[in-house]
Amino acid sequence: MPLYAQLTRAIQFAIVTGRLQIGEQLPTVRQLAVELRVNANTVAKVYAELERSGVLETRRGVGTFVCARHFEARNRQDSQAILGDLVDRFVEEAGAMGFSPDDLIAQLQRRRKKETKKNVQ
Amino acid sequence: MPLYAQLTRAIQFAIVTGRLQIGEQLPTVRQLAVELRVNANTVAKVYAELERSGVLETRRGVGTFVCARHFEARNRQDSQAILGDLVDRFVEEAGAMGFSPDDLIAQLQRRRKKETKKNVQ
DNA sequence: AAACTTGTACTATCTTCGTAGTACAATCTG
DNA sequence: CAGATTGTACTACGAAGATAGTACAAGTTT
Repeated sequence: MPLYAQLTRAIQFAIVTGRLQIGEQLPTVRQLAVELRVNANTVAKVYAELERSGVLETRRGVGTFVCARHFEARNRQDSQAILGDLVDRFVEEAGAMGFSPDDLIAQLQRRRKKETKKNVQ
Repeated sequence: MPLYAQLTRAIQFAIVTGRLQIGEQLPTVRQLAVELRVNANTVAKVYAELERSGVLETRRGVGTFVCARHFEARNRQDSQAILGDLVDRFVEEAGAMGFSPDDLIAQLQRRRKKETKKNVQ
C-alpha cells in the first residue's frame, strides 16, 4: 500500500478513535515528512486531500488542524448516502465471491459477539 | 478499472447469478477478445487467473469451462475464513470513514428490507 | 500425419502512479 | 518591513501495471 494511502488512513483512524482531538494541530508538513522519512510533498498531498474531504483545515503560516466539524457537519442525509454507497460496494464485491448480503450480516454479528465477549472479560 | 478486472468480475458475477451454468463452455479466448475489442492475452490472463482460483477449468484444444465444483468444493472452513477476512477489511475501511460495524449491519438490513419489498411487488 | 483449434509464453510499448527535488507563495511574528 | 514558518505548484524521475503483437505448444479432428 502506497505511503500516502497509509498516512491518510492513519490520520482518519486517529481522528475517529479520538487520538487526534477536534481542533488539535497536526505536525507540520516538514516535521512529519522528516519523522516518516518521506518527502514533504507526500504529506502535503495527504493533508490537502483530507482538507478537500473536510477532515482537516489548513491555515498558511500557522499549521494544519483537525476540522472542528466534519463528522458532525456530515448531516444525517449525507451520512446515509455515504454509508449506502459503501455498503453497496461491499455487497457487490462479496457477491462476486459468492457471498450474499445475509452472509455479511451473519459474519458481522459473529464479530460483534466476539468483541463484546472480549470486552467483558 | 482495468479491463482484466472488469472481465474477471463480470465472469464471477455471471457464475454466481447462474447466468453461466456449471460445466458450461465460455467463449474462446480469441472470440471474446474480438467481441470485447481487446487483446487475446487479456482474456487469457483472466481465464488463467480464474482457473488458479478454481473457478474455471481449461482444456487445450477444447475450450474453457465453468468448473464443476468451486463454491461447492470450498468447504465450510474455507468459506468462513474467506468471509471473515473480507468482512474484516470492510470493517476497517468503514471505520476509517467513521462508521461502526453496527452501522454496516443496520444498512445491510435496510437494504434487505428494500429488496424483499421489491420482490413482493 | 496434416490441418485446425485451443490456450500460453515471451516481449515490447505505452501509460499511469507514486515519490522526490526544487522553487515559490502566503501568513505570522518580532 | 525582515525574517521565519507554514503550506503549495511544478517538474522530473523511477517503477510498476496494463495491454498488445508475435510466435509457440498442446490437444482435437479428419
